[in-house]
Amino acid sequence: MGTPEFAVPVLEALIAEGKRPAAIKATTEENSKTSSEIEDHSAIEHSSIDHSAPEPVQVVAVYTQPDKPVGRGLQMQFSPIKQVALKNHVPVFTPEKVSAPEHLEQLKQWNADFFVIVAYGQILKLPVIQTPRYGCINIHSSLLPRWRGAAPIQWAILGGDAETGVTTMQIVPKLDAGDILLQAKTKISPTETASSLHDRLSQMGAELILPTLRGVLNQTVKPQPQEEANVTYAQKLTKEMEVLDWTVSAIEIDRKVRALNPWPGTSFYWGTSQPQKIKIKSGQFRTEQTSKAPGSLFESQGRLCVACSEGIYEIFELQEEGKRSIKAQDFLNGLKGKGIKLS
RNA sequence: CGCGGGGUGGAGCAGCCUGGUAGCUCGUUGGGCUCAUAACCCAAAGGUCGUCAGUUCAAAUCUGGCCCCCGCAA
Repeated sequence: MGTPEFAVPVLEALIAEGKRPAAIKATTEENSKTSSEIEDHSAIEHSSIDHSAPEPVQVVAVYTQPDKPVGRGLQMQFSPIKQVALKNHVPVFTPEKVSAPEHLEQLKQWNADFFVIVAYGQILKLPVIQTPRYGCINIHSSLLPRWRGAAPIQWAILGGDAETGVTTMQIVPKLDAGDILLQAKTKISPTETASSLHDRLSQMGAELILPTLRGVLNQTVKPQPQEEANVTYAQKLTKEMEVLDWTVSAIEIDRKVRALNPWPGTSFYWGTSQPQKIKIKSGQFRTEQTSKAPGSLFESQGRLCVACSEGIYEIFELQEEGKRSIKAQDFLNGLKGKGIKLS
């Protein structure tokens, strides 16, 4: 996913844990994905196994995607994970392909107990997966086996799921197919957006990582194979999905607006001579019916509405290209000012 | 030097090309109508037209610099 921000809470949680006074010889390495892959090297020497107190955790290194030009002006920018790592003085590595043979030796040198991978943006090959003593742990933002793949948060909303969550699992060569370690659930509210859900799941993932690592070490967490029969895939989102097709129900439109927020967003073209793209920032579906053709923009009691094949969709906030986001009421005022009437 | 749109009373916009009275839809305030109202009618207040400089008899409008906001793209 393009949101390395997702991995930040996890890295911060691991680093914070490492600062607790207890520890001594541990090393954790974190490795992030475009962000983060975290290798947790909580060094347990065999002798210390019996200590009931949590083993120290130390992040020994962070791997993240190479710096890329971003934003207006295409300025080079560090990934969020790299910024956090630098701030905490953790060594950062940004290989183009971490699975390339030349990096393997270095990965082994960390002598890590775990590699923790969170939305790294690179697929790990077997030799890398086998490097850490206790394996590679991944945090996936859905309740596996549902929504394996690149955009699980968005697809949970698109699919109309009542709940979703985060899953920690062991990494295997096949994408998101490893054994499940721990899961945490959360409900998806009717007004949930991918943005709000992303932030919540990110936090939940951070809370789940330490119990997972300790559980594996203590063998109190047993890996559970995924039920293949229930597997679904969350296809990567594309910007082509942004343009709305109004010949579906208002409920589906509503899900799409919430799921594709903030990226790629949802929009439609409107205007007589020169149609311009209008992005819908928020709205809500209404069950009332209308005889207007799907896609018709109209005003009803001061509300900005669009007819769908079933029901109507009311727009609360929208944004025209090159302009800032405005409320539907302001948009209507502007139209009246220009003498434009909506049928 | 990646491409592009924009900054006009409190909000959203028009006006700019073809310089010459500050406009529209709302909001606000006061009054009227009404059993009543977010509805309707009347009236009023409120703007250094982002900023600095230039051209001009005259600049929101033309020219150049700067600041800020946003879309694309990543």
